[in-house]
Amino acid sequence: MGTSQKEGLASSSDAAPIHRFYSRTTWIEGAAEEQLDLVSRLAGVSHVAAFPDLHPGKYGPVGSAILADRIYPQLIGNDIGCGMSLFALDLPARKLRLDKAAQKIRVLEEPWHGDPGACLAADGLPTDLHPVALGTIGGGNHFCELQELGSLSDDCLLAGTDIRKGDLMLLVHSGSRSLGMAVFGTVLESFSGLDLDSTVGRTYLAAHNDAVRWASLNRRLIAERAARALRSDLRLVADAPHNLIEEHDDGLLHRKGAAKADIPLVPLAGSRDALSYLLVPKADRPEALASLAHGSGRKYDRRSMAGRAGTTRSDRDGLIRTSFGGHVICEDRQFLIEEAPNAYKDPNQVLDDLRTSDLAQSVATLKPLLTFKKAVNRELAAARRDKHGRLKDRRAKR
DNA sequence: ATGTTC
Repeated sequence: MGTSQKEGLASSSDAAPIHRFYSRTTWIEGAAEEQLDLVSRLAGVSHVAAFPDLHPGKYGPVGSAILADRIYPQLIGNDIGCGMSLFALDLPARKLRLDKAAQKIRVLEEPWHGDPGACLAADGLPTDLHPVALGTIGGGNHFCELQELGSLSDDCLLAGTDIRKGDLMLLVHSGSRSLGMAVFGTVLESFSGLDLDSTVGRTYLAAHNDAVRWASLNRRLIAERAARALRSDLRLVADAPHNLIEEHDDGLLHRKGAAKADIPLVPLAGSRDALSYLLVPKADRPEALASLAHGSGRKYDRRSMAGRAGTTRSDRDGLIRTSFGGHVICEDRQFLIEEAPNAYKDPNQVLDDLRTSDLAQSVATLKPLLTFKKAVNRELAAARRDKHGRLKDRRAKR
């Protein structure tokens, strides 16, 4: 927990109710519970929902939804609009050559060469809104994953959709890149919250809303780039942001790593070596604040992963393969280790908690075939070579 | 999370 939050956040004596949608045996870090208690005491907070993927964040617990009478930008942080978008490909799994697809999807390592102005305008955004990063995935836990849809025992729910067992899907996890960071940078010290009726509050929320739409467009462009490389059409199945503020009748709803669930279908991402799930949220659970878990949730923070994954050569080699016979494309070894599957909780426990809490039904499994995370930035690599006359060896720094 | 960490 940052000291800045303890010092800077206004707190009231009476805490808002916290609804926890996980069992007593679910693994939740103590620091996350402390953050949950802290946000429940923030001035103007009326309700908090906590999901089984809960884990500590920089300013607040990731995996929570918070209803307040004012705007708390630091609860959302820099990746405004980050989320998961799921697309169905018009390409049957039986026609897929995984090794060839792995080469084709590398188109995502290049900058996007489309027409940003036209895409931004078509989505009602200013044509000059941060075009430079559009169509790119970014780093950290962001990815573009090719998956095969599998059915569950209850086929009735799938029958209500236009997706079927064996369909190839693209799940894109990305956000607003450096745009959201710039927007957050304008209100960094707003620890006591912003009034919606103030100029700074309105200005922030307008810029935030643009970043949310920019992030959604970004995920679609990433999927379109991948689909084009695979010579396939695609259609949107779900667009589920999990890091944003929404104006609701009863207040400002902050989702911090909690998926927007007032939509028909919500993807629940597993780690790259676990199944993801497609969920149908239950509509009649107001205490869940129209939200759901957004994934497995981290078990270990990034810094502590150095000794937990990639310590031996065979372990490192294993990081680019999955137990489903799939591949991981990520040339940044740091990311491979920080985002190793064992950095995450068991998505099946998260799913169990959501079902036990009666928040959602699962309608399909999503098996990872190809996970594109990040390729080496060639320009940056070249710059480093020029400066040092050789490639930096990260190991030498330790 | 981030044209990051010279």
